Amino acid sequence: MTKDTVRDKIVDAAKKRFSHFGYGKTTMAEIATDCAMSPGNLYRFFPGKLDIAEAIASLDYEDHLEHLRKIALAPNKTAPDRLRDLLFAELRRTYHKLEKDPRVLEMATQIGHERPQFINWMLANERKIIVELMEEAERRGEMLPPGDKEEMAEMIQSATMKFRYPQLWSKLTLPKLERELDGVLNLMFEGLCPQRAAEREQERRKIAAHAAA
Amino acid sequence: MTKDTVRDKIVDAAKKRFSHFGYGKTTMAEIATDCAMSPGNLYRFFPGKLDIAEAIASLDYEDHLEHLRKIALAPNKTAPDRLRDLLFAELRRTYHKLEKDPRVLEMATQIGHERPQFINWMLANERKIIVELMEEAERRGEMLPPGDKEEMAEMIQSATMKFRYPQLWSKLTLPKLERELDGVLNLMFEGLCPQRAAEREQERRKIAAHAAA
DNA sequence: AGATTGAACACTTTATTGATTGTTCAGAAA
DNA sequence: TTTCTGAACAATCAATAAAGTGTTCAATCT
Repeated sequence: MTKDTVRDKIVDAAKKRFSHFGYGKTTMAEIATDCAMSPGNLYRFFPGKLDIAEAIASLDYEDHLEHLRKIALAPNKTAPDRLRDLLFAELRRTYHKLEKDPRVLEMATQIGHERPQFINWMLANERKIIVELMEEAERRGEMLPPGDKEEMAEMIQSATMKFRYPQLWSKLTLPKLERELDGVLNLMFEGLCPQRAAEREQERRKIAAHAAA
Repeated sequence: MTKDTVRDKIVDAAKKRFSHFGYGKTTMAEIATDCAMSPGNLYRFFPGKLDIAEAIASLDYEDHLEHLRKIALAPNKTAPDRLRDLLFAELRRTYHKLEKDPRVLEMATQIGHERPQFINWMLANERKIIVELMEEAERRGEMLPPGDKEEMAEMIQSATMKFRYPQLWSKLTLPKLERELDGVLNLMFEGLCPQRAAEREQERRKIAAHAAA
């Protein structure tokens, strides 16, 4: 049996235990027994228990990333719509994942606390997708604000922090969070830009006048 | 001695103890002794220990609010500049307050955890100031985006959440936080609005052409 | 009467103990 | 040699007891 398949076996056994009994209540000895090996041998494949959890999270996250990438590059949608869909997808995923299963939340907080670099890695990945989204928009000839795309992605993340791990920061329900995210996105797209707002206002009046006539 | 001056005396004694030994290490008996009264008597003036802490925080916060209001209504500044100053002032104040004194942080987290409504009250106050800022801008004839001002203030708060109690959410240094807040504000003012961005781009080229000639 | 006390109570925090468990590594097995 | 084991170790966790504290209220004082 190759080294990678052993790793997979360990990850698989751990995933079952973690999701059934929780991270804290699962012992290395149990994982080892499930794989028909000694506890010591686990350490030839993983530096420690938390690294197994990280591997599990990583695998799950890769799927999520692929999903996000599809949203970011969706055809027949404008860049703002795609960014909207992207951020909403992230909010909903994390909300539901943490909502329905306290054991997932346990693992998430554990990793987030002891491995902040893992969180950074996830954020960096999502930033890359936002950059790809913008580059795709450029390729399609959509109008884009000038400036460094990487930095712009960083700022978008900053402004939407509250919606990334919602239940760690507030106890708002999903509908309220969605309403707020929508509002923040409107701000970013057109909110505090008086010139643009004035144009919209003019347009609105024109439409109103036309309707009255 | 009137009831209010007794309250003040209690708050004063508690403030000294809290800032010197910390909230947790101060007992009601000690505060009572400092005021030359029995522990039980404290409860004729405050419902509980945490309410004394809240009174202290409240007093300090009123000063802060007044400061913010001055910034929000500063003459000779455009609305965007005033909003910028406002949010930067908030970031710097909380950062420094929590940075220099772990005992303040202890009290803050305590109140934040057991009295979420107090936090909401503070947020509502600051929102009111943002609304006042906008109304003042309108009065001065500045161009403003249409829409409900109260809601707009709420969204501005959402987008700048990360900068409100910085060290509870990240371990970024003040300069990094300032840079990020600046970036987020740019986003809100003109960032993801392609039309506006295009205008700026045109302007930039005009200037460049002029410089080349 | 109203204001104040301080002992009593319930609750939380801290200290201590013992059991559990992540991790290591000298040696056995292949 | 390389792979693996499992007893040993150190660190952590759970349970318990002990001490301390926020809060209450019948009794006391003014």
